Amino acid sequence: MSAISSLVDHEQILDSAQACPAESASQNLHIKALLSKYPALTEDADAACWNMLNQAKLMTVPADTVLFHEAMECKHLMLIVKGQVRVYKDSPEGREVTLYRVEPGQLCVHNLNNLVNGLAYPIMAQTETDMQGLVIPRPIFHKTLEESASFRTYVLRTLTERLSHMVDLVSGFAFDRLDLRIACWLNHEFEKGCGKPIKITHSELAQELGTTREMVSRILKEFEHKRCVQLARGKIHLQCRHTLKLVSQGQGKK
Amino acid sequence: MSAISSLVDHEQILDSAQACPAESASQNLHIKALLSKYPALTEDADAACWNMLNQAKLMTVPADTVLFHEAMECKHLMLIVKGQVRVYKDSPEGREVTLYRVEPGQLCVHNLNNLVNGLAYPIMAQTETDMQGLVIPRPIFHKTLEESASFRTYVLRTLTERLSHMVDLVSGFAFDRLDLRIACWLNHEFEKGCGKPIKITHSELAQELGTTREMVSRILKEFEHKRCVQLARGKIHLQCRHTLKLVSQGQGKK
DNA sequence: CTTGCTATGTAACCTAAGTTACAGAAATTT
DNA sequence: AAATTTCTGTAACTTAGGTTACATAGCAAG
Repeated sequence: MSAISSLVDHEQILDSAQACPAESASQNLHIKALLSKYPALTEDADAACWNMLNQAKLMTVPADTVLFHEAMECKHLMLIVKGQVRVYKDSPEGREVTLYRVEPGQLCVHNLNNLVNGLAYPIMAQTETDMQGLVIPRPIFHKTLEESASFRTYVLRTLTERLSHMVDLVSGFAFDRLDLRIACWLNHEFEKGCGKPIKITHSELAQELGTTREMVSRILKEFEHKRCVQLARGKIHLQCRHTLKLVSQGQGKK
Repeated sequence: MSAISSLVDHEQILDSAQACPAESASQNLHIKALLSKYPALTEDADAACWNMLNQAKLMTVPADTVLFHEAMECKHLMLIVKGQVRVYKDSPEGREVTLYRVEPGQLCVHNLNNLVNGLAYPIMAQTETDMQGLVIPRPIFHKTLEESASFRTYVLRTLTERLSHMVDLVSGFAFDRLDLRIACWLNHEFEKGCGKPIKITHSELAQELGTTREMVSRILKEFEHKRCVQLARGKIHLQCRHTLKLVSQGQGKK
């Protein structure tokens, strides 16, 4: 079991949040700074959208907090300003798969699902780092959806993008061998971090991809033998980008 | 390979469609009849939504027509009136998984993705039966999204529902054994058809679930031995609902 | 009735993935 | 420094799923 602190009640979080009351237009600058990672949202934002953002409350959540879980209803939409949230599904046998990560510039679409359809969905979300987010109460969310074209576009885009991402996940599970999936994941991470070593343990990577620690250890060792990566405790170093790419494309199958 | 007729160009389809020009308010009745399976769309439809529906063209597509495919852009939204469309993903090795089916009352969310984000997504869609649909050109779709609250709600709902469905798919692949997935699928189909025999071949069922014909044959035979079902050429008969349910819940594992 | 096509059955085999069960290394705490 | 916890490595084994390779059955057209 990974380190999980206590489940936090949303209301409590809100009460203890550093409230930013809705105020003048100069407020926009402050909010805009917070949302610097949300160009898709703020760049063409109309008045209704700014109105919503100005009513949002900034809140801080420590790392490893469970934000919502199986069958929990959410009362707010959250725009993440700093930090990241992992959204995952767990199995009765104690395994996990990461569905996606919510980072600054994105919103949790299952949170959305909840707000739009009113039904809770058995899925988990947990902060991986200390997190700051802007909390938008449900009624304001709905009102803004009515009034703001720019917010609507943003929401629709996000939803459809996640959907495409989900299809990729499905097709990975259905068609790709585990070593390919791991190689792709590594590739992607190294790309994102410009080749910086990835900080992750084997069992975390297993939870990421819905498999077991032993499988990950085994396959990573293979990769090390092929000289794509170099392993260290809690870290994976990139050795040869090219070889890794080949492996992730199914070349050099064995 | 299943029977696939030729790929049809959308423009051509439209030209040969039985056009229903936008007209008076009496037209509403006609459209409403066509959309009887879309209560979520028509019940609370506002004027802007009706306006869109009245501009839609009714079109007919024969069975086994490829509606869109890898990297094809779509220029219209389609509301299905009669028949069904299978949306699936295929692998380089020639396997397939069904992602979902679009039936009357629903719309193809990948079609949506395309319309909203403007980018094509590598996915396939094909009519399984003769189909009738209302075609809404892209500009009208966007305009209505702006103007009609009821249409927006409908679109958002559909999207988030599909998303939940995708999570179920992922979690099935990640955690459930093939026999469970088959049992669940059968269960669901029998439920839908009130116990009527399911018309499907083993290799179609394999394409449904992203596996191979031999696996399906093997597992269905097991089920027959357990007396949940009875097999016939191209058909699966329900024998004991209770036993099937047990199997689909992972009871009677072996 | 024969030919041919499609669907199913099945055995033998192979391979990917998961499991069990440790051992030992690296970090962290006491 | 010793003790403890957290990671990693790995071998042996099991099982699920996929593959190959046929055999046979049902159906349909000529």
